[in-house]
Formats: sequence, C-alpha cells, structure tokens
Amino acid sequence: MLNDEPHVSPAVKQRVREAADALDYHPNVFAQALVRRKSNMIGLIYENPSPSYVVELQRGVLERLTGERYKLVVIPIRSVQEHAGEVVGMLRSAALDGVVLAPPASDNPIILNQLKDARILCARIAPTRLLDAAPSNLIDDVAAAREIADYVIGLGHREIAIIRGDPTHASTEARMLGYMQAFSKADIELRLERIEPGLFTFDSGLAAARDIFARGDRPTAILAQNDDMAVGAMMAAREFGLSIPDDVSVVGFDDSEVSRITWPRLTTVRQPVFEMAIAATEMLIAQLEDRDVMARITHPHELLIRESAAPPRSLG
Amino acid sequence: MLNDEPHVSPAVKQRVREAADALDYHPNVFAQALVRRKSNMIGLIYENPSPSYVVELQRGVLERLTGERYKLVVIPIRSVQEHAGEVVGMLRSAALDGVVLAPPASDNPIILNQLKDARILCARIAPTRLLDAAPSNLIDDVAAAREIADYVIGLGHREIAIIRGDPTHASTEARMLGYMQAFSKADIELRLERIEPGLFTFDSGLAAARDIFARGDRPTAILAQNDDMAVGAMMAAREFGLSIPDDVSVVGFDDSEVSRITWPRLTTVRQPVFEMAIAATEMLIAQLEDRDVMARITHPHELLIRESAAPPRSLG
DNA sequence: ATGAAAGCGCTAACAC
DNA sequence: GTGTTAGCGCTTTCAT
Repeated sequence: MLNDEPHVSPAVKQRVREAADALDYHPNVFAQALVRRKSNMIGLIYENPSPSYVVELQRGVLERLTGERYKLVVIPIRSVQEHAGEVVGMLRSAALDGVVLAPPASDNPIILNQLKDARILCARIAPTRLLDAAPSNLIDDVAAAREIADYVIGLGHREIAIIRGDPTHASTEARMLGYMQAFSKADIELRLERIEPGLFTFDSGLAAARDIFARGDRPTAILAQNDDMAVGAMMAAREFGLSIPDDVSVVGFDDSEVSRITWPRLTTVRQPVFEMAIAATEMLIAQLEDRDVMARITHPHELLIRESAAPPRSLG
Repeated sequence: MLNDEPHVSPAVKQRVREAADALDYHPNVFAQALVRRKSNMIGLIYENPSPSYVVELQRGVLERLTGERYKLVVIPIRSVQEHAGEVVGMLRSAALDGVVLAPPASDNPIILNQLKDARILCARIAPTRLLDAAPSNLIDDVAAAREIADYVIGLGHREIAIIRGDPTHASTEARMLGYMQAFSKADIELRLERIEPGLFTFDSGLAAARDIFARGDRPTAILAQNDDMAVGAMMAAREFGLSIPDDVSVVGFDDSEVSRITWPRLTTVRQPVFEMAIAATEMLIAQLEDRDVMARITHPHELLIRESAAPPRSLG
C-alpha cells in the first residue's frame, strides 16, 4: 500500500501515510528484500592508494544517490591484485544489488567474470581494458598524459624525470605511453634512470623525488602520474633547497583537491573523478531499474596551467 | 549448520564447508536478518566540512571492521542542524544494527534521543555534551587549544587572530575557550575584530585570512581551529606576499594529512581521529555483542611543533 | 542427535 | 477493487 500502487486515490494515500506516521510504522527492509530479491544497497569497491581520489569517488556516488532509496556500502580491498578471487564472494554475501568498480578493480578480469557469474550488476570507473565487458567511464589517459608532457616540453624542458604510478593500475602504463609519445615527437630521449617507480601516494612521490635529486644530474622538470606524488615531489624539492618552479618544474595528474592547496598551485591535467563517479552510479541505477544504459562515456580531460611549472632557468 | 554450532565434530564441519563451496552456496542474508533481527550492518553518520577529517574517520571504522562480519554503510548528512529530526527515520529504514556518530551529529540531543527510542545502538566521536548519553570518544579540546595558543604566545606573539570553526560544531566553542584561557593567562586582550568566522573548510580559511590581511593592522600569528583552514590561511598569506613563518605564523588543529604535505609543514595539535574511530567502532561492536563497553575514552592530544610558526619578526 | 514445523514481515498472485 | 493466501530462505523450537 505504501509502495506507490497505481489505482489508489491521492486522498487515500495521504491518509495511509498519516496513519503510518502516527503508528511509527516502518516496513521491514529484510522482509521486503527477501521477497523482492533486491536489497537497495550498492557497493563501492576500491583500493586505497590516494585518499583524495577515493574522497572524490565516494562524493560522486553519494551525490547521485541523494534522494534515491539506495544505500552505499563501502568495500575497501587491501590489494585487488592479491585478493581478486575472494572479492565477489564477499559481495554476494553482502547481497548488494550492484557495485561501482574503481581502479584497479575496474580492470580486473577475474572480478569482472565472477561478477557476471554471480549476476551482480556493475558500472566501472577508469578501466583501460575489456571496455565492453561492462559500462565504463573513462578519460583518454594517453592523450591527457601526452598533453601535459607536451606542455612541459613546450616550456623548453628536455631533462625530464617521470614518477610512475602504482604498477598494478593499468592507467600507469597508459600515462607512460602518453609521455613517451610526447618525448619522441620532440625527439627527446627518455633515459631509464629518469623513470622512478611510485605508488600514487604522497610518500612514494616524496621518496622517488628524493632519489631523483640525490643523483648527480638533476632534471629540470618532473612529471608525476598523479597529484599526491607531485606534491610529494614538491616537498622533496624543498628539502633539497630547490625552489619551484625556478629550479625545478613539477606537474601532476588528476586535479585532486591537494593540487589547489599547495603553493605554488600545481599544474596538472584534470580527470573529472567526481563526474565520472556520478555517471557510473547513474549507469548502475539504470541497470537496476531496467532502463537503457550507456555502454561507455569518455569524459573530457583538461590541461590546467597553474604555477608549478615554468621554463627552465637556463631559458628563464 | 554453518553457524558454528557447538556439538559438531571438526571433520563434519570440514565436509559441510567443502560441500557448500562446491555448490557455491551462500546463505541468504535477508532471510537470516529477518529471523535474527540483525543486519550486520553499521552506519557512519557525518556531515561534510573537512574531507581529510572524514577520510580518517572512515579509515578508522573500516580498520576495526576488517575481518569482522559487519559491513559499513556511509550516511552523509547535508546539515545535521537542519535535518536532525529526519536522520533516525532514515537509519531505521536502513535497518542498521548501530551507528558511529561523528560531530556534529554526536552532539545532537534530538538524534541521540530518537536513536534511543528506536533502539539503535551508537558510539560517538568527539562529543562535548551529554557525555553519558552514549559511549564517547573525546579529546580535551579546551586543553589542546590552550596548549597550542600557549605555544604561540610563548614564541612572543601578542597580535593574534583566530579563525573559528563551523558554529554548529560544539568543538568550535571548546577550542575558543582554550584559546581564551591562554590569552587571559598571558594578559593579552582578545579584540573582537581579530575573530574571523570559518566553516572548517580550506575555502573558508582562505576567505577568513584574506579578510584578516586586507585590514590595516596585521596580526603576527593566526590560530586556525583546524588544519584545512590553516592551509587556506597559508594560501592567503602567499597571495599577500607574506612569508610563513617570517611575516606571519599560522597554526592549525587536528594533524590531518594536509598538515604534513604543505610547506612549511604546519604546526598543529594532534587529535587522533583514526584511533578515535577505531575505538568508537569497537564500542559499537561490543554493544552489539553484549560485551562490556567502555563508557568514555579521553584520547591523548599532542602539540606538534613543525615549521609554520616562529617568533614574530620584531623579536627574530 | 536428528528431523519436522512454525514463523520472521512482507509481496504478489489469485480468487472473490 | 478487496481480501486471502502462499511462500521468500532461514533459524529456532519442539517432537521424536
């Protein structure tokens, strides 16, 4: 009766509602779920490399869920790489109607397959492979990385170091490829010792940049594969008494909040994580309600020129 | 049978488990919940002023929940102040076993009362009032604020501005009180125009500090009631060409991640949000499982002296 | 110890 | 339209 049935007059609805309120009646969601086979809960699956990324993600999902009857269950995975086989078991015992998959889970074939077998719907954020396996929200990582590398090269830099992201995330390779395209277009040789590993965390960026600065021939610019690592690199530069961007330029990737609160503000390329999360949630809800679903959205990226990169001093 | 019954031999258990795996059997959680009247889900209720605070909070809850059968449902509230009356209705329709209450919900008498009426268990983070209404995790906000103010005054500052937190959070008043105790002990007069309102956000700190710097007589130090606002104040200082800590000292409150990634690093006073969230979740689980529950834990705070505060230039 | 049966609170199908 | 009933998948109780 409370479920918006078709042939009930508004007046009656109103009275029923009042009576329900008066009796403090709340339908039992388990009984409902049991018979409807629907929990009205969705999950957000993520690993934990960059807090700012996760925050944006979750904000986006919750934004789309406001006013909706769905509740959000957060499911952090220590290491998708290691626990892929167990993830779907967890999900089905949580009885979720569907899940939003953030990287690197969104790229994991084991998870994708088991999800299909378990008939759990999903929508994905930033996958790079198997794009038709499930609805996807992407940016063009290769192009975005190429553009910011182009920009840095355009400033006159030729001695450029790179801090890579987490190797278990496919976007790390994609961004690497974009950088390399820009390098080869400009005829710059990328030396192996100029590539530092990282994990998408502030600490890993700090450590990587310390390594870079501790070595003899210092680059004039650093491309970090996300903003957290870029901010770590800025910290390392300060430790070495280098000023940014005069002594060394640093650029990031993502436009996460941290890029706007540092000084100088970080030049980066925007990935609209919040909007991607909203769109992914929309795709998931559409599936749950048997509406038409977009199979794939490529979201726009945008080079954001701020103050952390400038021409190298020799050209200054 | 799968529920760890007492009189079953290990061998039988093992075989049952194998059979269950082979058939890919998963118990239906709704049927269980229906008859047991227990959902194995807990909620985290928060408002959204400072992302770094929320991240720590959620990390703590999830940390305590790893390996536990409980799932976490996140419940952001736009404005606890405005929607206190509706919160508990939402919760009971979500059928949660219990909730962790972050400020300002943890201080809200309406929510606390309705929770009790609805027999939803809870544990609280950083309440300042009604401390015996439900298990509480606190720090001594007054003492912590007094200590950091003492420190700044001890550096030689006497022209000190304050950026307040969100007025709907009770800790704002508590910290204010701590500052004032330090001021009066040092015989410093606190002028009204030296108190700027804020909302615990970076942007509000930025705006508040711009106001402060735009006025004629500039303070030599700023006490911000959390780190996000302090970092906003640092940004404003840069905009005015002021260097930190030489021209102006800035200190924060919380020791959130952002305080460690700025340059100079932020002098602040640590509130162990992560540990408080773990403890609150522990208190909640203990209640759910009828174990003894600590009624209140006062967590230690700690003054963290970093580089964003120094003696005023006149003394330098 | 083992098995049968009742019932948790609701929805949907079907008769009236 | 309105009232009745079966049954969702499990746990628990009560016979056996």
